[in-house]
Amino acid sequence: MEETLIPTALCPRVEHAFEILGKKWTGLILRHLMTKTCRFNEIQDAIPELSGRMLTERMKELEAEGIVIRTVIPERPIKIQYSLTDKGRQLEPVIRSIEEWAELQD
Amino acid sequence: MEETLIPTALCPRVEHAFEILGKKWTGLILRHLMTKTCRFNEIQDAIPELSGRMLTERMKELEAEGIVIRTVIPERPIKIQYSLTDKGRQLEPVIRSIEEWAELQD
DNA sequence: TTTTTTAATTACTTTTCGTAACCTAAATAC
DNA sequence: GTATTTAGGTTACGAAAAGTAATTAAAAAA
Repeated sequence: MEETLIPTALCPRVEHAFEILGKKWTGLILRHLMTKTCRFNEIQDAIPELSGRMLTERMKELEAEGIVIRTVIPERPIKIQYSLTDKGRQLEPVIRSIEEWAELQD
Repeated sequence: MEETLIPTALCPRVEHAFEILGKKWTGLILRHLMTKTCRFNEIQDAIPELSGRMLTERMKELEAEGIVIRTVIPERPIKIQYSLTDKGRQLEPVIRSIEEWAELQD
């Protein structure tokens, strides 16, 4: 039997996208960053169940993916600003559509 | 200081949506089910790195969420059909937007 | 001098995930 | 008539990811 059409063929880019968004907290972090540039503690306050350890780890990943930019503010104590890159801002339809789906339920 | 506007207030429905989609494999499984009703092994063949153990677990979760329906086909050996509910089909914009974002990259 | 602040890191525990073996019950092969 | 294959699981076990809590830096404030 010949396979002529593979509707959901495994494209590496698509797989990778689902990998990023398939990690715990990533979606909620990005959702918060959609509204504004945030400091580390602002994100934590917005998502109380997210631990500092996990936030550090996710932000490192998102920075490495080119989705967020990390800026050190040279005050004492030091502060960090996280903001979305263009690539990150392009995720807005994803975040929006998840929110819209969520609002439909029940 | 008074907080008058909470742009990304933690709504339980939205949190829950991100929880479902923030699990490994869920996105790719749903993506495949968007194209057609599938048997267990069809999904596994489509996503080779996904183990049977994980597929069973995810499908149970998605069924419990009311996102997919599991139908037993009484042949021997027994076959199972998985298809999306309305709630599941409403996730199409989410899956589409992730795919579209992925295609933009690099 | 002690406490506070911000953004991490480290050690340790609990969940989740991956791998491989096994199960059922009928159909087919040898 | 024993052995193998099939579909869709389950189970046991080890590895990886995530949660919890204590600790760090360096300077400012109490």
